[in-house]
Amino acid sequence: MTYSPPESLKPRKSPRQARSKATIDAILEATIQVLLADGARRLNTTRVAERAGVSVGTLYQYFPHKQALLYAVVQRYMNAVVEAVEACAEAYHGQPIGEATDALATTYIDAKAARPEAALALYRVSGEMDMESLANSAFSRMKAAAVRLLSSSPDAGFDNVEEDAFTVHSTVTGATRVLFENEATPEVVRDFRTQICLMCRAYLNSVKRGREK
Amino acid sequence: MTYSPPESLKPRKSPRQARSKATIDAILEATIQVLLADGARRLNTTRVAERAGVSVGTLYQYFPHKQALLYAVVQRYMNAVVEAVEACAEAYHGQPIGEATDALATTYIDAKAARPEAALALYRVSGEMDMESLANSAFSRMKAAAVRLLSSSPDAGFDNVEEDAFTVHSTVTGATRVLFENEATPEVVRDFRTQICLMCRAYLNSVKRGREK
Amino acid sequence: MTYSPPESLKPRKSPRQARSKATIDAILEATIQVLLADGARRLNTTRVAERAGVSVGTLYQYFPHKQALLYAVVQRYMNAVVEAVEACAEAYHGQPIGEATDALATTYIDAKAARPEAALALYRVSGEMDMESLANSAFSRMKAAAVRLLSSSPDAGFDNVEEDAFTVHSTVTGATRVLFENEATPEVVRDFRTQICLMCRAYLNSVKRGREK
Amino acid sequence: MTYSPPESLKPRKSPRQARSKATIDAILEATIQVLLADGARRLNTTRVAERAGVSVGTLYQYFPHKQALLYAVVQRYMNAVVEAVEACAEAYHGQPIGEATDALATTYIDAKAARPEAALALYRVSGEMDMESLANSAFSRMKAAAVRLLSSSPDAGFDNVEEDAFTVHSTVTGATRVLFENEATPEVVRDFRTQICLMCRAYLNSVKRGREK
DNA sequence: GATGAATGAGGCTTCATTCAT
DNA sequence: CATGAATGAAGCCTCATTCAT
Repeated sequence: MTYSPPESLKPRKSPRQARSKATIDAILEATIQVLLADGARRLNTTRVAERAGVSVGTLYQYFPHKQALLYAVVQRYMNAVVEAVEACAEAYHGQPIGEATDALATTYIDAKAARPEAALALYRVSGEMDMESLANSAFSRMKAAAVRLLSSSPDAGFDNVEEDAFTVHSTVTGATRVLFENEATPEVVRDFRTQICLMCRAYLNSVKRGREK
Repeated sequence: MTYSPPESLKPRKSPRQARSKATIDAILEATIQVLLADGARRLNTTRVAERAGVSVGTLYQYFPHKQALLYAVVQRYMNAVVEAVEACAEAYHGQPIGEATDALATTYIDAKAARPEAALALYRVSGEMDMESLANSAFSRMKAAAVRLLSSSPDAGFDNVEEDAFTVHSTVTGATRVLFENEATPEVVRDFRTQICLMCRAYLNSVKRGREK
Repeated sequence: MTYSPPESLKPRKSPRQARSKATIDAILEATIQVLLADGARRLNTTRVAERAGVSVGTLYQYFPHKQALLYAVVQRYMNAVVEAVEACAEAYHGQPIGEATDALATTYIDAKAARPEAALALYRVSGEMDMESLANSAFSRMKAAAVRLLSSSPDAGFDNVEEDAFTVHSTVTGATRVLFENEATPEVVRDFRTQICLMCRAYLNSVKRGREK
Repeated sequence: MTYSPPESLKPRKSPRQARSKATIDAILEATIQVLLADGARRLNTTRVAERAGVSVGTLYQYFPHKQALLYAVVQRYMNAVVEAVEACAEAYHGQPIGEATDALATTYIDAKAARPEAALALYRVSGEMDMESLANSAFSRMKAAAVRLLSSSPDAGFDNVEEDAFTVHSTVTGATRVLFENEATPEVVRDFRTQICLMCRAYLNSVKRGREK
């Protein structure tokens, strides 16, 4: 994500040696594990370090404080999702609106489904105030991508692309959240994907038809 | 809510006297205030008591521990929302599917919009593990209400009401969450409501049409 | 001391009950004890609390952090010394310079000698940056008192009272510090007092004579 | 300084090579810098190493632990001062008491004034217990030099040289400390020097006269 | 020798909870 | 019943020191 985090939340040092990189990965991964196993309230730096197989001191070499760690975890994850969505928007630029929307929703849901436990884990910390800026930034970028995509569609022409993109995007992300918070099985996810696509298409058609009248 | 909470989460004593009732209300309200002003991480019993204008000791007269307090806050709030939705489902039983769905979505959104800050505040604690059961219970009850309503509709007849109800309900609740987390203005909420209704109708029509083929 | 400390260094709450007052006194006293027994480097809040016979939590009820505690200890002590000196300056206002100076120096030295171990203990923390403002404030007030006293003397008339007051005051306080850091016995203190008075008188006479030429 | 430090505080290896010498100098200098910039409480080996442009590992090649580092810094500095004072005492051996005392005080003050920031920095660590032995040793040596000097003076003949030397020396060192802790400007230092000399002379004359009676 | 990543004991501080008044 | 002082376990974070590279 290009969005630059507040100074205080930045990681402490960049990994110069390969060892460091591995350590950082282990710590980030451990954070997710602990989040899943113990919940947000029981997440503490000692436990994370333990699970990562390093000492607390090491953790603090890379993250100036707990919040920065959580921030990094969420950022890394969201970044992957946002980038997938942006790439998709790019790829489907100018395509018919139906296909485009399906692709966008599918991309988003699949990006989350790639690691359903991670999705769940991260929803658990998203309540932290410091995460709000991150979530907002991610949301904005994805909505912007949606706007670009919808605008580029040949068969479109919306009265209010911004608003419709917001509605569609809220719907997709919001419903997906509910889905993963309920620990959906792969099959449920599959069906859900189909239905969300259907819903978005139906909505956009409705909007269009409304305009045509 | 009929759902019976684990023994340990029940409030300590029933408010038999008016004074108790007022104190409890003050405490619950203060919890929301603190949540909004300081975030979930800085929410502590002392601060809540202070804000409520009582001593910590008094707080502990009514709630055996912090979790019980949070539980009560969330429960009371969710209960109101769920009951509104259930009443709506009851009221629209047997009505045409379009009107019914509109009513359900509108009821839900308006219930949340009654106190948008409260909605935001409670989303902030929802990450706590202990709230999950509550959220799940509320979700189930509302979904059940939706199922009943959809099933009763004369012009319906779904292949899979359960699934469709889940999709619609996830969509409404999920998108609404996104909305309030973005601290929407009343106007935005109004437009959003219209669009969500449109979306649900479009989706259900799609589903029906799909079946008719 | 009227000097108002930076917000962050203020004690947390004022004692409303008698119990609190006793607790605070015990903590402040314990701080001096620990300082003497273990030195500044080994002074930690746990040890202080232990020695005071209270829990750490209690300590933090009254002092927001370690620095505030140290600040309070030093402040209370310095205040006593400064007030004694100011009272003395007041009492000897207009008296012959020799008596006045003797009184001032004696007052200062005796104020320190009242609790020689406390004097030593506090010199040990005075290096902390946060104490500098306190020390400066105390120094200023005492120098000002010295200036007032010297100026009021009938047989005086200095070219540069400010400067002479500074020199005399630096000398008295500085030499006294050296004295107590060397853990002087009462007899040594007595002799020292005599000699410092002699020195100040001699110096001020010198200065006067210099001017008369 | 001839005083032999406790085994554990000795630097780890003798600087046989020029490079080592340079490194050690850089580290010692960096210590002073950090002390001035961040205060004693924030002085840590990493920061010192960083400022010195070496790694922590290297720092530990030369100093077995932090205390040894601090010890070395203070020792080197004090040694310079003490040696200057001793040399002065030697040079003025047998000279008239006035000149001798002036020279001694001037030498001491100038030695400190050579690096006023260093003087300030070192006063900041002097609270550490481990420095006390060093300070005491320096004090003793300088007082001894003063005793020798005063005793050698042809026009002297004190009842109690030891005591008078102590008083004079306490005064000079103590007042000088106050001076540099107040971050005096060069001009202030100059005036101060004059006045301190005046004071010492006046005092010693007094003492003599007292005896003559 | 030099480096800097890793360690973990130890210090600081918070806050849920109790209980004497 | 209400109060709020006291408790202490538990979490956060720092930093002296070591050691593999």
